[in-house]
Amino acid sequence: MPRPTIQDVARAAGVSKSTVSRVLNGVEDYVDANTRRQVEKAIAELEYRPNALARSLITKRSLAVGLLISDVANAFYHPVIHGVEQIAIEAGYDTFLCNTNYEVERGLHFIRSLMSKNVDGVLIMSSSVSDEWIAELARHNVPTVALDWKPNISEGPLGVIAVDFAAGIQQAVEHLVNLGHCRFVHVAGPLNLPTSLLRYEAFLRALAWHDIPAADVALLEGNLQFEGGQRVLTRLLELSPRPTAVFAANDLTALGLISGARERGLRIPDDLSVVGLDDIALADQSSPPLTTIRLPKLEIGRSAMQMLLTLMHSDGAACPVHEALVKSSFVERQSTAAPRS
Amino acid sequence: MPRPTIQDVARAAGVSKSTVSRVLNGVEDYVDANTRRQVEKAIAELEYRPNALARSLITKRSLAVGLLISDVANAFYHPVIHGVEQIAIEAGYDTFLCNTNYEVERGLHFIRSLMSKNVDGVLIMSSSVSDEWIAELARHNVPTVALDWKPNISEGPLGVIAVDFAAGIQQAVEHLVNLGHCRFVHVAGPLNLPTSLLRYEAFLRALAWHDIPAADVALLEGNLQFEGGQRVLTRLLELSPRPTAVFAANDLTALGLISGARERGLRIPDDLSVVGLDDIALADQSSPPLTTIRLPKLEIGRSAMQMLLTLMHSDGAACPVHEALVKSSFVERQSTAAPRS
DNA sequence: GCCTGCTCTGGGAGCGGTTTCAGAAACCGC
DNA sequence: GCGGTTTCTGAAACCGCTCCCAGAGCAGGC
Repeated sequence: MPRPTIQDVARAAGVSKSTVSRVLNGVEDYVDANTRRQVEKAIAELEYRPNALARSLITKRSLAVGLLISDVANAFYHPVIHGVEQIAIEAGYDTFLCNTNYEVERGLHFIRSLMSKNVDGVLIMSSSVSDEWIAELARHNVPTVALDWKPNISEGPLGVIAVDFAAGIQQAVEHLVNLGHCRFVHVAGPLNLPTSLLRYEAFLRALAWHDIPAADVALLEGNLQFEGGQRVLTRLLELSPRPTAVFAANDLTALGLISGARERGLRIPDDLSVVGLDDIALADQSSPPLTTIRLPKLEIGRSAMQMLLTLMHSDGAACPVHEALVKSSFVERQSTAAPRS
Repeated sequence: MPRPTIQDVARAAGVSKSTVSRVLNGVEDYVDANTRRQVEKAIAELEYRPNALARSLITKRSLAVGLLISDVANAFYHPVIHGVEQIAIEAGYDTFLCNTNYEVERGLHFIRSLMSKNVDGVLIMSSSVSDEWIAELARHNVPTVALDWKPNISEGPLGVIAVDFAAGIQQAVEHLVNLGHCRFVHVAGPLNLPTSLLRYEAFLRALAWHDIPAADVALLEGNLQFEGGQRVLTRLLELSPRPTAVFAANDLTALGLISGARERGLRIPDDLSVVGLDDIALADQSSPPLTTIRLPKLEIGRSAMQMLLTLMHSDGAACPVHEALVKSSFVERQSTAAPRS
């Protein structure tokens, strides 16, 4: 048998559906205590649960938000997801998690799908973002919060969680320089992503501060994934002169590099010092435990969702782009050491 | 401005909304080639996208399914999720991923939420399932596929992906016995879960086959998570006589055991042989690489979604519970060795 | 006794789509 | 030229809910 509707409840309680709706939404609205009890009884007996679709069709709010990430398998996202869910559940929102699989096209597909489902807001945590996504959302006035993305758009209910990589990178560089390293390589994320360049530049700036010229810093392109790190190690070994320290755009890449190094018989950190970025849960379980730059992942998720809530509730009021800044910090473990020579 | 509706498109194209609806659904329905072109033009110009809510309110299908898992951070689920998504996207379905966080209550919350959103089906991959969930779904006739769960319910559109643990466990036991082990311990999942007992019993059976009595097999309870493995190691060390080989209910537990062992200065595999179950991606990156029993995770995801599609399409036809069996297999790595004595 | 105001309830329009039904127009064979 | 198909289109009902509006009943003030 099909689910009971509000009409069925009304019939069972001997009232009109308007009245049922009133007790359902339980606002400060006149409804007699007796009637209320009757309706509640009918609801319980029929195990009635309102149809969220019909409801949000008319109210224009779905109590749901979309969360776009690159890939669930990327451990960086796990605390982020938890953070988002903590705040979301607390506020009565559901989250739709979407794996873009690092593909811009697929992300767009999800954004359209989410919009057609009338989500109240969207969180974009995927590393490969496209301006087109944001534009599509802004055009239709969907509150949006993006992680680590400088939007070209200034209109629309848009928030940004900016990451201050500089502080952590600065400390990491200091650590490496103190150990005696002078030939560096950075394994970046896809170079078409603004964030990839930002991290690279922050690295260069920190090195320049220690009088190490950009010419002594090689740049290789990875894909932010484990196997990308494994693959790129081959190219790293072909560099001449051979770098003694590598800074990877994220921990997954760093762990891939370590794995690739082990396969080729290299010893970490003796033959090569490796620094990651993110501080995923695996980082201190790997061998050797990974020296890395920590991002406050849970906080990123929490404050992103918090910001989205603000955006969604202050609706209409054309506000400037919201922005929050989160800090990075350095974590020393055992994947870095003084160079051998 | 708000999203355009079908009415706007109709106006722009100079037709009625019935006609727009017809070209939208593009079925074998009479609509003049010229009118069709005009409507399509209007759709493109307005960037019209149908409201999925309104649509599914009347059609009773949402082209969406729910996917319940215990925790995104559990790597076992990553290939499963990928598998589900592969098939789902192909068939035009969206998936709503829900983290039950190993909590039965939270799972029920999600199931209700999914049902109120009119999902067409639900996949239950969460390890902590409750019969109440399945009952709730069955009562409302929602097609459901569960992983590794013997349902008490025989009515309703229900499918089950059963895992044949026996084969893999058998091989693992053979491996351990051949190495010379004779004192075993099993670290199970929560003992209120049927699947925990099934794995334990399969382990006992395999050992009995080699004339090892159940009395020589200790049982400890974990929680299927990493830190559960770490914690339980303390209790493992208190066992007397000290076991030489441990079989964990899943890889996460096994890795937690290894981590706990390292902290206490134990050497794996010399002081203790460890066998996991799942073969998650981490398993061959850990140190030492984990000997484990592989589950075909991608296939589990794919065939679960495939089965769900079948269930959803053969709607109404009261069929018996569908069932598919997937096999497990043994993977030897370096966390097992002959006992020292 | 009448008006005002407050409390409570039901009717009904409408959210944005789909689908049934009926009717208009064109075509066809005789 | 006329009945009968076939092709095309629009009107209207409906999905399950919310919410506006009007009205009923009752208390209180004059």
